[in-house]
Amino acid sequence: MEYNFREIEAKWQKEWKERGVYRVKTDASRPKFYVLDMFPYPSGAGLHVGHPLGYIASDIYSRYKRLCGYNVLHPMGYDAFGLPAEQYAIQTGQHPAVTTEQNIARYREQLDKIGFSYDWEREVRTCEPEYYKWTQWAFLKMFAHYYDNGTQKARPIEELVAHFEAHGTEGVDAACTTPLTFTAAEWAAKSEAEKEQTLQNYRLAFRADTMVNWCPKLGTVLANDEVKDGLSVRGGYPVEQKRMKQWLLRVTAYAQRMLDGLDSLEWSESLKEIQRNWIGRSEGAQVFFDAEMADGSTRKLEIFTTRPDTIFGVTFMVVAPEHEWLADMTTAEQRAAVEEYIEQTKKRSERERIAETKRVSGVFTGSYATNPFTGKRIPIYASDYVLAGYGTGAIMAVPAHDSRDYAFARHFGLDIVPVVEGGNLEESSYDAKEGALINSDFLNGKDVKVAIVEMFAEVERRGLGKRLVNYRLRDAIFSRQRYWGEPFPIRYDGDIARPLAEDELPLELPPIKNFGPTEQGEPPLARVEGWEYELSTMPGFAGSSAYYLRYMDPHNDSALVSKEANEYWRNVDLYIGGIEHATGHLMYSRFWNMFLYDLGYVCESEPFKKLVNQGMIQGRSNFVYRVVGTNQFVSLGLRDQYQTQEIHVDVNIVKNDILDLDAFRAWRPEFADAEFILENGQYICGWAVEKMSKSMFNVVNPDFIVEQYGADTLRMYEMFLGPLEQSKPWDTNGIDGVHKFLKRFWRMFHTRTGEWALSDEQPTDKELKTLHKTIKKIREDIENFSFNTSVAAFMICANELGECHKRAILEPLTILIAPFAPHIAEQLWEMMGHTDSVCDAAYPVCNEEYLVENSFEYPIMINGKLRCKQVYPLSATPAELQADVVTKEEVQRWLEGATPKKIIVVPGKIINIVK
RNA sequence: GCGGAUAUGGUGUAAUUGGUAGCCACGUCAGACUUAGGAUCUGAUGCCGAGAGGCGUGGGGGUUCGAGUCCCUUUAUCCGCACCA
Repeated sequence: MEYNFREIEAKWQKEWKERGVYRVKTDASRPKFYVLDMFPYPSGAGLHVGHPLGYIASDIYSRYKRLCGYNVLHPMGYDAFGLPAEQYAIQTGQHPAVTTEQNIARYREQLDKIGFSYDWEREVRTCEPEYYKWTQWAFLKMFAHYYDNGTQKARPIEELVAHFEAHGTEGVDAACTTPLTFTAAEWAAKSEAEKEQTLQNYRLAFRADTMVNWCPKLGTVLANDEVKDGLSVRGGYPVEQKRMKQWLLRVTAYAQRMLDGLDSLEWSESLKEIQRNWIGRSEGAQVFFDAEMADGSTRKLEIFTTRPDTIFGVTFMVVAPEHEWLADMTTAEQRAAVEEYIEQTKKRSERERIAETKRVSGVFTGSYATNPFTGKRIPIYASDYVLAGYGTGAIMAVPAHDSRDYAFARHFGLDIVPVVEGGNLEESSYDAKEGALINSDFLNGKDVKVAIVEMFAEVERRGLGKRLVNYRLRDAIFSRQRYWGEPFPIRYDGDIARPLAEDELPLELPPIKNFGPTEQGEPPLARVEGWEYELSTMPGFAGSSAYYLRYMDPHNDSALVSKEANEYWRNVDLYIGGIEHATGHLMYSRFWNMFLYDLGYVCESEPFKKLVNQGMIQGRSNFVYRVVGTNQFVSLGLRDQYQTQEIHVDVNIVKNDILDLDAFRAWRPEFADAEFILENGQYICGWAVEKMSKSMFNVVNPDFIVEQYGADTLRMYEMFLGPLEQSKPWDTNGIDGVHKFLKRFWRMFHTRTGEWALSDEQPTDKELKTLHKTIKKIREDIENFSFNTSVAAFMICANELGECHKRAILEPLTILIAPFAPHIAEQLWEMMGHTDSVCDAAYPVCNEEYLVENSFEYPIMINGKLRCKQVYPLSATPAELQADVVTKEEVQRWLEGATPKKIIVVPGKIINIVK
């Protein structure tokens, strides 16, 4: 019988579904293992061959773990709220729910063809009310809690209220937007609205008037991770800074815990580094400088610095153009200039500002501050090189030791006073954190590192400020002026936000017909008659922040996840997905999970123990070369002889870079009468690596590969392509090799004439050695996620075994290959007479006995060069062991000792004995 | 500018972690079988050289009996952060 993959795969996909082979239940008798893929956003384009890469890897791993005796949770679902469906709706009037449903159906169909072992009964969709009820629920919990810095934990807001009632802000150490001070009496005197306003300063989900990233084209605000280089990540539209009242999540409260937690995670160093960078912890000091205002009064201007040791070198100060006190600091003479500067910086988009970072600009306010250590009067400038959003929006400038301050001082002719020895101040500042202090009174002669520590103490002693840790991380803007997202369970009483009660959830998204913003620029929900709730909806990351918890207990309507389910499945053991979520989803879900952990709803503080980032699959485009002005196409090798135009050609009508001429003529009407200039009777196409996209005609659909070669071939080939974590272009050339292997594997169970042939004959030592070597290798490779070498190991194994029809070899081999090629394995398993699924077999274990060598390989060094690695029997005499390279006595000695595995010798001496 | 990663045949890659570089495939070449096929099988295939031999892991230097692997330096590519005080 031929290897009929179409029949086999259809049969088993149906069988698995009917038998419910992949259904998972909590089972205290077995250890759990949770393998998760980042669930997809079901886009209209469907899956291309790059999407399943990570899914295949996780499927192999979960099947492997299951065969090893674990109870494996391996679910899948859809991140179904999102911008593309909504934009499509605005253009076509098609309701996002409808297109999303269609896209999901298409995704499911594609996924099913690849033979994944998902437990589909646990599927979640973020856009369904039963699911987003729990997104809203978590939001309400965040609204009802604040973060206590002392205990590093979220606490009910009522406790804070009680504290305010008794003691005011005295003794409060809570994460907040701006530090407040009031007494119990002052609290009591506040109106209800004022009290609520005050509490918003502490709630973990809160409303605030802040600078936000506003994208006019998308008509919505965006979080920091949704903006890159001043453009929206989705769509690439310009983003501007705007002051708006928005919902935010106080993720900054968890900055330190998120930073510390990284150490305990098995994530790649580069990914951890991206998160550390994003959190951006820096240790420094808060210092207050006396600053004169234009009206003659003096205020304490607060700055943040990581280099307090350089205070003696401070010769001016700079505030951001958005600084609160700028107007008060501006003197009458400077008013016009300052206002013009503010106007000028406002006009520049974020993008221009980034592009012009090298250009120095700024303006003198007319006011002065006093350097608390030198006592000198120093001018205060405003410049947009100081960011309003970081630190306090004001800096002390040390031109001698900060390159930006240096450029600024040079431009405006300000003093440059060196306080650390080193560098050449004629050319540039000396920024290094090493050297001896000079011009710095009591710090003179001390090293920078020592001086920093002493200065901290001195600043605190003089009451000028204190040590402080600053984070780059910003609170996450949580509202979007869009329709297709979770509604906020909030109604308004005047300006007071009133949370819905838990039993009012879910607050369902009402159906609408027009998805654009209203004429007044309000979000689409403003069109809904009688909608008394918040008009914005939640952002994409809301629904994806806790989905891994929901899979544990997906149909529970009384809790996000039951305690029992959570305590059994705990957290994700292996998470596979793209690196693009490093600062978005992977930050938010850690925050979300830590919050739920504080409240006792989940038992692990980190959601994802081990994380593997699969590489991106790029496209491999093919080109044809049209001779200019004709409809003649010249093959790659001959195109230099003509003037040609390069044209993308659909990669699906090209095989191994050879163009299918008839398919090309049929591809588009203008090529119907194309003529070809061939080389060796073939038309060879050019190629290039580009992004996989429709416009490049390089999208390869997995369905197409499955149809031609089968799912098992696709699975193994995707793994064979190269290391999982590496980005690589998809190249269908080469898939034949894997397909051939599977056909060969099939033939190992059959005679040459195609009869089923399985013998009970005893395997030879050599065959056993091959088998156990392969078992060992495959197990190691799977554990190391080195799936490309494991596919190679199967091929080597097949090459070595040749026509081996022995059950004792082939049966374990079938289980061994089952995670990679489950359909063929299942079919052969059945043909071998088993009635159970190969998914429930026990994964073979390597018996090292079969690997023990009865001879050893001795690398021998001759004349300083490793010449050969010969195999000698253990019984070899020293004379036989090339006595000329080592002394006979030495050889004798190591043969008498413990049996060596490897002996490395150079003329006259043994340099290493591996035992 | 700072941080991280990568660099090996015509191509994708491998290398017991410091021990014969190029496993396994693709491609190419040759052959077998075949009423010719994009099927199957066998062999060859890093480069130079007729050969013996020489040269080879981006470049240069170093440590070592021995380096793709370790150290220094340099180049290129990719990624992350970026007036972060």
